[in-house]
Amino acid sequence: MGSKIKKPSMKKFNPVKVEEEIRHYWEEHQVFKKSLEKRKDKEPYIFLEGPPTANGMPHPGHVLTRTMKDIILRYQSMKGYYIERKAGWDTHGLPVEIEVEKKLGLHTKQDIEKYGIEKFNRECKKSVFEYEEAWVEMTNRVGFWIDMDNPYITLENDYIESVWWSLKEIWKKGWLYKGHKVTPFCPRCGTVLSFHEVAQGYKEVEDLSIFIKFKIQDEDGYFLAWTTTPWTLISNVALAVHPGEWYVKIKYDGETLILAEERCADLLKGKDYQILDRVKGQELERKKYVPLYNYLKPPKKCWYIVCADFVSMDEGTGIVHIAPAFGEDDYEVGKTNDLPVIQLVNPDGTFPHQVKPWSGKFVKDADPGIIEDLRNRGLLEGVLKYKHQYPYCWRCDSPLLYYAIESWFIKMSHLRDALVDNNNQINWYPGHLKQGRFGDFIKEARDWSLSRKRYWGTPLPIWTCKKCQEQICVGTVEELKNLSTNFPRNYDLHRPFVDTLHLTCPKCGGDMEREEDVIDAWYDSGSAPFAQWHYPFEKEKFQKNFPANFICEAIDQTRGWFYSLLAVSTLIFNTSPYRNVLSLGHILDKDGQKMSKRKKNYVQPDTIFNREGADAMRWYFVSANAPWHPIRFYEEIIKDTMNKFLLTLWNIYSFFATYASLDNFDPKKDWVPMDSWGLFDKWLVSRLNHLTEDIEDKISSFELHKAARALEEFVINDFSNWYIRCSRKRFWAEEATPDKYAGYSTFYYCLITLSQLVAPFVPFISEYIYLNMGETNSVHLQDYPTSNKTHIDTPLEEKMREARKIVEASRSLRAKACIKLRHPLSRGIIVSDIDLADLEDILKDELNVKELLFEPSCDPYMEKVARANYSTLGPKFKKQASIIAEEINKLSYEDAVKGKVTMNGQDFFYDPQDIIIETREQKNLLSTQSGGTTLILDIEFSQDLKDEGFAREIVRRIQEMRKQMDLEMNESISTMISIDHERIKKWIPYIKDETRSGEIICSENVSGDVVKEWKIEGDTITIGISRV
RNA sequence: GGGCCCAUAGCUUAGCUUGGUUGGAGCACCCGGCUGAUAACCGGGAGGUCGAGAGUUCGAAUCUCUCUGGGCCCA
Repeated sequence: MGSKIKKPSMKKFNPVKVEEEIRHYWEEHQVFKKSLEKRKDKEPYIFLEGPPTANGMPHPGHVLTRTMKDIILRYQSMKGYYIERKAGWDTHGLPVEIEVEKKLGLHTKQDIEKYGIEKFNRECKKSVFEYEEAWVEMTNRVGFWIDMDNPYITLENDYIESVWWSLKEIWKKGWLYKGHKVTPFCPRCGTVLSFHEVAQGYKEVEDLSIFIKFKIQDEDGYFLAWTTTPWTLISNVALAVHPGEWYVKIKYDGETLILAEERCADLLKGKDYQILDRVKGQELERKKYVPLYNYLKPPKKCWYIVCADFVSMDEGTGIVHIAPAFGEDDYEVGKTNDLPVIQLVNPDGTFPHQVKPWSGKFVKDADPGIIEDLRNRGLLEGVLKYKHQYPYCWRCDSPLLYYAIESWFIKMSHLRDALVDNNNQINWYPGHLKQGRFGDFIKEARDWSLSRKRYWGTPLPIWTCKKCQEQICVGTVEELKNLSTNFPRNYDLHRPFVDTLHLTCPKCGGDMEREEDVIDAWYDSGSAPFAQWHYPFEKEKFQKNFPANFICEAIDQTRGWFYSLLAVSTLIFNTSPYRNVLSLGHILDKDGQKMSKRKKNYVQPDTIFNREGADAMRWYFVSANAPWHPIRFYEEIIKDTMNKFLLTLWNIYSFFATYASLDNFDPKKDWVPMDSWGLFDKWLVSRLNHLTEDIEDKISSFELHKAARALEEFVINDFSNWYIRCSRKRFWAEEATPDKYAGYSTFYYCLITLSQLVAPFVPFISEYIYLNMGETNSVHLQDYPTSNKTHIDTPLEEKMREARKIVEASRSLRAKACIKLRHPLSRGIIVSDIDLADLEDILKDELNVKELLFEPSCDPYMEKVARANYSTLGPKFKKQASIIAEEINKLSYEDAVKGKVTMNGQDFFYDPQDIIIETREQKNLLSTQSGGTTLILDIEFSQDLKDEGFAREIVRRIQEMRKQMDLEMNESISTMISIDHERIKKWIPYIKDETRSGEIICSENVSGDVVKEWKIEGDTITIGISRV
């Protein structure tokens, strides 16, 4: 059975229609499914989808991520790998809760509990899928092939069970523990805030910072400390110094003070003080001081000097006041030194009754009073205004306080080496992240604060016995069933269900109660490698799909998902869960600013899909910039992309399809074998194979932009602007010449290959072209082309490059001499290091010359001329110099070198240096030189040449009129021209042939379907053409 | 405030690893040409303080430092 090249179904390229047709085709023919089946037994390329949260509309950034993933996956799939593309949804977490709170008008946790956790969580679940449809739609429109019918969903029982299993593994290793975390807390809302929320609320404010004197116990003198939060002094338990820095004891203003030497030099610059002693910070350790306040009897030993590396010499005194309840560093120091946690602040941010002077007062408002008190007691050394960033509640704008709050942790800090080792197995794109931002981060990994005092999340599966305090971590549903007395048939492993179970303590038989927390949603998504397959309850899928070859998300996931994945896999399997990670840049607006709805600089992906199309958007994303660089996005630039690349690609196809379908070219039956192809054909094939090689190289290092640019260069420059331009005439031939069919074969081969090459990048237009080339199977089911080295002919490519340069040079020469390209010249001469004889025909044609000579030297075409040298003639001949110079300039070269001019019978003699000798083309020649090649054009016109040029002017006008009439290419016309028959007599057959004119009548009275008056070379000529 | 990344023509960018003639392209603009594939193409023109400053060097877009602006992450 033969195949047929189909003519384009639309005259103009309509991307939206093309994409609609192709989406329909894919669906109808189940192409995605087939693409999976086809590779089923092949080596896998494991992809892990970073689950998006479906509780908001997709924005351009998501389109970018999906595009990049799709390009890689389509490419690897065409390369022969089997890729299971399981979609995923991230469904837990605070953002979901906040969204629902807004919707229900709930403001505090108390509101939620009043509303009912069950109802609230039901709303959360609903909310998560509210935008699913929009996401599915966007995913389809952008052409991302992913299995959204069988996604993993983090809220499903199976998923949660896998997560629980992994937590129990960690528990069994003893790495899950309860501790304190110093957490930003909004005293007004009565809730802790996530880092994400805190980050939104930083403001630059001016606070008072104070220098305080702590009396050294049993010794004369004071430790001088500095703080920006006087209210925390009430809960002070220690002072910290840097162990390695120098501290000085000084006499200043009649008092003995101890502070860091470096800080002292800075603070007391120009002041009068005396240094009494100098010691390393370490030596001060354990020295006791008298507390400023003692409203509470501390349960442990405190009020002494401790050492800490974080003590900075950039500000303050080098002695830092420590209140473990209110600072993360403070808390860590407290832990290391076994200090008590004194927490003299109520949850609402006021001082408790013990703190008599300020009882009931909001702590920050008490600052002036505390300062005043210290001043009265002579313990204040100074007050400074201090500008710094301080966090405020994004909801209610109250200043946040840091509280030590009970929390469950996973020990990560002792796994730092393992994290680093496992990171070394990963290829990062871009590479700097590996040892840079990410490497730095894991080197100093902190314990993972796992618990959240919230409602919508995977419940922490830890139960505590009310009677004997025994704690158990539940790892399976089965286990839970066995432990509980009231486990129902249907269940949902969320709150409040898990809280209502009655568990019996396996040790003492007492009642057990679940730790109230849910876990960090990052842990959910970090568990995706195994939880998506319900491992270890089902083993096979996971074992076949771990670790992933490839993951890809935006750069903000570096410390997000990229980290949580590595962390969880290091904890559970001690290996890296992915081998290659592509981190993408963000989308910015036209001015390089972040896109946000608030700024209204946000382009809806749908707008583009409905105008320029997904291919244009994809191509822009991939070709504009390296994937890891930020990329600007606005409609005009997508439009440019469409015009430049997609339209050209379309026109290549459209040109071929128009002619090939006219001739009923059948690539199976009419195929001309490659060895019989022409030089041009071989050149294009060579370029194509070079390109194929290049693409593979660039994609392997994720330099997708370079692969795309190489494709663009080939399509626009090589294929369209050169091959087609130079080959047009071959296809105009009416009869079925072998040359024409060689051309068709080349065209067919290259276009088929090209549509395969671009398929991963622009899946719609490539599919459209491929199918219209007579293929019956999707382009996405094909193998990706591989480069055939025997088809690469580098010398030929070099020749062609030179030829193109010559053609460009000739056009430049003609433009300078005002000779139209249409007008033939008698001869061109080429002097070149490269043998271009092979390309004579095309050069003759493009140069539009009757004769083309290849010469070894320019000399026969050049002449020497002598010019007067005014600067030496001037002094010699003074006033007469300019006349003499003029006379010299008139002389031929031969005469000029004789050194004599005669004027009015008088001889004037001059020296050789008085003339400047130059080389130039002989009369009627133009030349230009570049590299090792010189082009010379003979611009002398004979009458014959003029007539031919004129005939071509006529042809050109008739063609334009044909176009105007929208005639089919092979439609015949009859033509009338108001011209003397004699003038074009010789060229009538030519004009007839070129314009498909059955007859040409020369007459004064011109008529026709279209009649038009033209100005040609100063003559007014009327032309009329009619359909026959 | 800290860490990382980025900055080249109005726009999109090459060149930076390894310093070396006058920093290349494309889009848009102006002039001219070509055209029965093209919304295209070709020739010419205009358009650059290579973000700013300092340093290293005979020589810096390229190497170093500081600053400015943008982005991401963290506080």
